[in-house]
Amino acid sequence: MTAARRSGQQDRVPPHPDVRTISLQQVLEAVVDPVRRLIVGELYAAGEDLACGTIELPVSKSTATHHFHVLREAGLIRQYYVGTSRMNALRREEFDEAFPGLLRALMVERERA
Amino acid sequence: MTAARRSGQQDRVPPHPDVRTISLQQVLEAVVDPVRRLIVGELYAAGEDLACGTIELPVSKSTATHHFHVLREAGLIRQYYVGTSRMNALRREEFDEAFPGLLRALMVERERA
DNA sequence: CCGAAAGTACGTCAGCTGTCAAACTTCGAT
DNA sequence: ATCGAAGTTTGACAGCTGACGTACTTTCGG
Repeated sequence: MTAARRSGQQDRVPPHPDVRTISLQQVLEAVVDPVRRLIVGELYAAGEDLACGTIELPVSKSTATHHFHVLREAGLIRQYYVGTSRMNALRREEFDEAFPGLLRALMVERERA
Repeated sequence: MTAARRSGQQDRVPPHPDVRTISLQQVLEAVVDPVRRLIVGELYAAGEDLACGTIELPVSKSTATHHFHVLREAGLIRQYYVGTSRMNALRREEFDEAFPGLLRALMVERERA
């Protein structure tokens, strides 16, 4: 029995890749999807962590889970639980260091609106 | 008979969209492909117009044509003929104005190498 | 203890798109 | 006139992926 398996709460902490190991390819594949860009945009604009449920998305819950997963794998967000809610945090500074100017450039839609 | 049909050379000038009418979505769909990013990178690094044939690509000619087409439609390159060669020009300044910082951010792979 | 809430995991399916080969067009050179 | 070089066009096809529903898990409140 591993340390992670001893605690239900720890089990629910998903793996987060080191942003420096992530390729631009992976990042672009993540942000090319409009729903995922919507998520990133909401987090960017909010300036604080948001639960999955508080971000209105035009897709089903299972699809939303998929999108959050892709964003996490691409190093764009960090996820952790608070009760039954899964919180999402934009990994802004880390990401900016690895891909300077990219996040900002992607927010052009939001800034125009 | 239209003006365009009177001259073979004019027929071969493909349509170029106004960069300001292009969505970020379309741009991302263009640059998410690694072959297309390679093309943009070569033009970016070369600093001058290049014929399709002078850019070595790991795909067949017909596939290459497809990629150039997508880049043109996304407002990233301008194409014109010189003899049988089709020249490609990066629309750098126009593009930067419409999507500030994006092109630069996408060149992170090249700058690391 | 039980039910509701919030997500997750899984299987499926449809649509998109990157790929190629083959046939064609255009232009320059011989 | 012909041939070759350089691309284009046109299908066809395979693989990916975004979408969903359903069943499941975990946590909190009553």
